[in-house]
Amino acid sequence: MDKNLNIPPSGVRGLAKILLLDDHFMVLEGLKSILTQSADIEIIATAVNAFDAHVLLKKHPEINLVLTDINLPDVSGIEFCAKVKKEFPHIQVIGISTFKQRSYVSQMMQNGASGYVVKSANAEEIIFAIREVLNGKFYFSSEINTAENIILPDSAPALTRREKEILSLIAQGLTNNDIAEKLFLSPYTVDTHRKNLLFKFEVANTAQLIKKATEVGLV
Amino acid sequence: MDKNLNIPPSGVRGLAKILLLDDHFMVLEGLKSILTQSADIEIIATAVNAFDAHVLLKKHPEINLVLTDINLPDVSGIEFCAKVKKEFPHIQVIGISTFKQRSYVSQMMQNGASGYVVKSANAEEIIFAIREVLNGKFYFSSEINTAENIILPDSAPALTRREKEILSLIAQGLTNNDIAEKLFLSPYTVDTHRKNLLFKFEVANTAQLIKKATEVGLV
DNA sequence: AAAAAAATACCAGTTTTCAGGGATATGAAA
DNA sequence: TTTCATATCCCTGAAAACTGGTATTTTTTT
Repeated sequence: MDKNLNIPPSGVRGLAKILLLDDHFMVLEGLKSILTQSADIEIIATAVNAFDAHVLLKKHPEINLVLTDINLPDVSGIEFCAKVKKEFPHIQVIGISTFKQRSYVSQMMQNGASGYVVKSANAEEIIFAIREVLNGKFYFSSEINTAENIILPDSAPALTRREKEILSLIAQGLTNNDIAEKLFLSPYTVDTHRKNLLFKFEVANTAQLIKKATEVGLV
Repeated sequence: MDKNLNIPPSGVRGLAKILLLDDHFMVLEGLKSILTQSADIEIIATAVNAFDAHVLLKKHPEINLVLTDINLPDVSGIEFCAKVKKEFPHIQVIGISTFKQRSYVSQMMQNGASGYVVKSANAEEIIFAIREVLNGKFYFSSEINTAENIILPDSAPALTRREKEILSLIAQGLTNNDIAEKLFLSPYTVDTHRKNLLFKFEVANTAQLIKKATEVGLV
């Protein structure tokens, strides 16, 4: 890894024009101060929510890279990533997250992200990741590829929209009947979805379901 | 709140000599860049784990304030806070955390912390918090004192040893009968504890129980 | 257009949880 | 010493969840 971070290695095409998205001001500030060290990186805009970020992307068509937190309060970083890649296919996306949320990584990939960096990464690693991604490569924080993570891809099972919706309502304490009423469905239907959730999470009851779901950040 | 952050208001005693502790490099960088804006604040040292932080505190006796993340990988920020206040009573401690972990705040207080700031706080708020605390006052992020939090001091209810034990087994998916067998109790007894858990958490069913319990870190 | 995935709905029987009581023993705190 | 919190145990009836199926329609993908 290059020690002279402010001197971009040859072969890198153009400037990185970046939008930062993270709901924590401190992380935003940290990234800003890390990235402005590098001469080939320019922070065009920063946002604390997905909506603002979207507006800013339309306003600044020169942006070619988005660095986004995976866990956002409103929309998830995964959904945001999918949206960006659909609307602005030329923009590369790198996810940021804490170590624990590793289970999202594969989902990020499926939605077009090119990289993933943990929040405990240092300046060199982040800048390296940005350069790699802008050169069309992928970059993933080394923590992601440890034995633990390969052996235990305990990751979040792929849920359908309906399943996510019902899972969230279960977590809020609604019963099958409550949910059926709320979503204008038959209680039988809700129960079927619940069964599928238990199956997908490989658990036997609601207690385990909610525990696993919160562990992987799906609730 | 003072707009000229770099001009300390009169009446503030001395320089803030700070140690930062957070396992996320980005947050550390963010805090550094925020705090160095202010003339009366000096970052003496930064650490990514409690052990390093402790060594640094011994090495730098001039430190008079510690800013620490509440969620650390090894020791919790709460334990670290207690340790600091015991060994270095003159040092003030401010906790940092995400909004969700607000339930820890009272525990931080009990262990001698003087303040608490959320990670989404802006520069003014953080600097203001530091000044207040160094003047012997307390400071808590406004998010902590919102209606939601006062009405719902949803913080972790005080559980007995038995209740914690049973809660943990429920989260693992065991039924009342399973737990009864495991702990050599009557299923009736287990059920009574379960009811008390539901009551203490103010919830109606297991789903909500597990959700709330994980939110406050009790599972 | 065909195939696959997702969403919908149904049923019967069993297990588990929940609501709402009552009751006793013990150790710690007031 | 008396109260209080904790832990224990018991009961009934109702509500909800779970097991193990089947089956049709709609949407999405190939």
